[in-house]
Amino acid sequence: MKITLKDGSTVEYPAGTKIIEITAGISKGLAKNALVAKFNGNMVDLSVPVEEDGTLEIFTFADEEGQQAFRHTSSHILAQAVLRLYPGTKLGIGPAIENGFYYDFDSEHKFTPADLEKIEEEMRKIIKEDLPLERQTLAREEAIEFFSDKKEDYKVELINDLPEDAEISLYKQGEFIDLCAGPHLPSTGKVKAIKLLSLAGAYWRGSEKNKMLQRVYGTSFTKKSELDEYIFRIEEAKKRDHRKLGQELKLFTLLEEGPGFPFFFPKGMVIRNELESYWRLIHQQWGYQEIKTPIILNRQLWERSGHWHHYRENMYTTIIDEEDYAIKPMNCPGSMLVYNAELHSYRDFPIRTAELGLVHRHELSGALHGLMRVRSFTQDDAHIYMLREQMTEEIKGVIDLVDSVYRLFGFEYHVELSTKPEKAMGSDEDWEAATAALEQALQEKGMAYKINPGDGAFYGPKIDFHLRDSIGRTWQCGTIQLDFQMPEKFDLTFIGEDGQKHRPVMIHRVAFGSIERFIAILTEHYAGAFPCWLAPVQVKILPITQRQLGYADELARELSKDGVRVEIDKRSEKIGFKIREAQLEKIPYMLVIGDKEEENRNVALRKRGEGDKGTVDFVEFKQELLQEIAARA
RNA sequence: GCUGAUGUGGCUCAGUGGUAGAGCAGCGCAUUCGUAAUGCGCAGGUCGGGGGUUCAAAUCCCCCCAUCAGCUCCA
Repeated sequence: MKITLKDGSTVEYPAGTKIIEITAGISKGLAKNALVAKFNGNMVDLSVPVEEDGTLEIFTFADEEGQQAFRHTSSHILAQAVLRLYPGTKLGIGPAIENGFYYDFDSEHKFTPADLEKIEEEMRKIIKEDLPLERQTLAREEAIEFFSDKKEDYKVELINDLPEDAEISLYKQGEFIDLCAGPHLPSTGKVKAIKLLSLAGAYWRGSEKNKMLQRVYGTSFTKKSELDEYIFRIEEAKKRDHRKLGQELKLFTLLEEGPGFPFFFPKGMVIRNELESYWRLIHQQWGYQEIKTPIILNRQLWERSGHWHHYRENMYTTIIDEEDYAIKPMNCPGSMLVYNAELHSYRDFPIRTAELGLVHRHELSGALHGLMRVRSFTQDDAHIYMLREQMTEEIKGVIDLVDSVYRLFGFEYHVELSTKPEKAMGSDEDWEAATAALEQALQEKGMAYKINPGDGAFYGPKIDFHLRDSIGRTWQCGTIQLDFQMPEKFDLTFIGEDGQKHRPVMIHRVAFGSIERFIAILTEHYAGAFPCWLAPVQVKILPITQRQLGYADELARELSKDGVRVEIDKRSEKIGFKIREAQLEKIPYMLVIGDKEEENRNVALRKRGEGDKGTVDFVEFKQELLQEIAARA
């Protein structure tokens, strides 16, 4: 029997040799670290005997596949511990997730944080028992009978939903048996460091129509040091939380008086305004025209656009002079009214109208999250009206614009293509044409993308840009939506070459997504240490004694004259204290001035992240600073 | 919206049935100081809101609101 390894080499073994034995033949170290394997494309346990020629790949904790199995086995240990401590608990599902695992339980007992410690202790016992995991397969009927006997209703439901031809496998470790496709680690003893992290409710199968189960989250590693490092990273990430930094740096606040409706402080407004002027600059460069449309528009408009029917539960409404009005949840209808306010020629196309539009959407109270999920936010919206032939070019243009924005901030992102949802307007042909245009643009750009079937907007398919933030969460920011429906609904026309009226198509798109969310992401991305061009205060002047106040004023005037945001700490505090405060405020540059500096007309410079830079010439400093700001470096 | 937890001065938190506390911030006075916290003093809270139990409620019970974690949803 011939086995081909990952590096292309082959080894010979008699049929029936177990993978773990083959692994040991390759390297003792690999056998020790091996967790699961892939044989001829199928993920398998190490204990599986090999009966035929094939390719073999061995995974350790360094591999995605190895971590998956490791966490998956961890979740079985969790379930086993819970069943030992709370007999009668029914099991939901217990998969591995990024950075850990969870298991859902249906139990009379309401788990508390204190219980987590007890469960964790039991889990350690199970690990110490080093129980081997054994796989067995059952016929569908047998499996259903088996889990029915154990009153595991959820497992029975899962089995019933498995496809006809699916092999039904069970994994057994000690007294614990669970329905599971696998693969798993050879034994529970492989899991060295484990920690339960949190407790939460979760609907069975993710549907709010179903019963809410109790979900226990945890993580596990091969070494205690890795676990400690992970916990340290979580703590670090918490320090970057934009809600915490937003308060500490006095950027914004959320008050009970307006849940989900953020208030911006002067320092937060500086960041907003800087982002907006950058936005205006690039939109001018990319050939957009800015407009502004009203926040409240009448019911007929929203009926016409379809929002009144398709988006009703998210809209705030009001009554004016006994007529129904809605506060806009999107900017497109307003934009189309602007389009329709005059006649258009095919020569005008593409027409790119942009709007920083304040929209309101009723989000579920439990979904609100700082500036990331709010009920009122400003979209950096744009609507592009064009000919069908211009679609691909325009989409590519938007992709480039969005890319240049994200690159400026050094963000990683990936794109997803969402297709026709169940609740959709328009013909299948239009949807196909629109989806094809988006795909073509992505392919011509050579971009990798994931497809989200059924996740499009009700009026058209879309490309979404997902940013990766500092904690590794992804946030949808930019989106490009292609729309054949709204131009129809609003009877948008243009005069073609033939002198006849024709129907344009339109693109809806955002780059930042929402200014509010983007500020939140930036705050976490930079951990509050904004690049100089965005920093609310760019320079803080720290006089050592009151004698230098005059010189300080002089320097401040010199800087603010050229648009630099500068503050002077005039308090009669010691210099160490002033530096400490400026440091906590994450101010990019501090100018320390004492008698010496005033006498020589220079400054002692302190740079954020670098500390004391010594004495520098003020004029030179100012020039470099202005350059840095202008470059948005 | 659902499940669970939390809510005490601007901020961080102590206080579990018997007179509301601390540190930081603020204000005043003193200090004029060389690279991450100078000292002293003063003010500041109907304990998220409403109702109830009790001689007495921040503390016990009920309802509501908000926040946090997760689910669902999403820019």
